[in-house]
Amino acid sequence: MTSDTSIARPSSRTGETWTIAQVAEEFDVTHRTVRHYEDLGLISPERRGTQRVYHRRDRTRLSLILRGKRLGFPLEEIRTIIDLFDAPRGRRTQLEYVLGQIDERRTDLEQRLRDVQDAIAELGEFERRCRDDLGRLDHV
Amino acid sequence: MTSDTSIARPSSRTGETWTIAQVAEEFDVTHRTVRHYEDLGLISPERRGTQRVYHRRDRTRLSLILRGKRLGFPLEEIRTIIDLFDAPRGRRTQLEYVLGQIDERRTDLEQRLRDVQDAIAELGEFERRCRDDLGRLDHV
DNA sequence: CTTGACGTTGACGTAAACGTAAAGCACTAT
DNA sequence: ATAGTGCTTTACGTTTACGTCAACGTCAAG
Repeated sequence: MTSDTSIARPSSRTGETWTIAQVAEEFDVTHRTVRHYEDLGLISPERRGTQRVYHRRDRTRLSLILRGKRLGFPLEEIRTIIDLFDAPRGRRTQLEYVLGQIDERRTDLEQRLRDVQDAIAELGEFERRCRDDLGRLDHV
Repeated sequence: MTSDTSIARPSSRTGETWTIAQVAEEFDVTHRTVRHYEDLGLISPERRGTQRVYHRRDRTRLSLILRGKRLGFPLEEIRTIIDLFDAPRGRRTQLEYVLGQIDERRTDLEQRLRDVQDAIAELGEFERRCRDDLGRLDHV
């Protein structure tokens, strides 16, 4: 909208970094939301001076956060989950802990899977009844 | 725990009604939660004098509410959804409205279905990598 | 008739997830 | 030099979904 020619925009200079405005728009959230996630430790963008610089890693995390939200997880729990992906995994104890966590999460997700499937099924059944009613209204 | 013999408990006298304590325990929520749902118009138990009397209908609604919550829907939205099931459906306009709503909900739910499936898949992939790491630690 | 056990209505408190100014820096375009 | 655009922090406000007393009603048992 403003001049967009010939100037070195702070944007794709590096080709792989983004400003807060760019990620906010891309993921359809506000700056405030993005910063809030940072406050809670869900993302930690680089700082160039005072400004935040977002990398691919941050965007990956953001999409994980938003999916987690769509699934109804609280942000704190989302943090522990996506932190899992970046966990050390060096020692055996660590790996076994991580595998345990994975199992917990899967159990949870499978419950949600059933919930969604049930809800969709009920909706389908309900739609059928409505269409029946509609059909009866037609050929009176 | 207290005396449980020979007295007409307020419970299954009618065989099909429940007290707030009973439904609360059955669904593993507090009285406060149940009353909160009533305040928001999600359930509307019968009143016998000042006391609330819950019927099968209320329990059905409660389970729908709790599933909706597990799926991350806000209570207000849950209300409009489950109210849909009890909507009049008499006139054609009503039926078409309801069918439209059903479609909106289904779209939403199908998004969530994809989200859950993706999340489970990613978790599986991640577990595989962890097991690989663990295997490498084994036969050193 | 008093004591529980259970139920009721306020009403204030709280945690989560942001919204919404307010006020100030940094750059650069005119 | 100044205005504009974008980013920053600080901080109080708001909504949702209940938690947590407080204070009182009721009914059967001892």
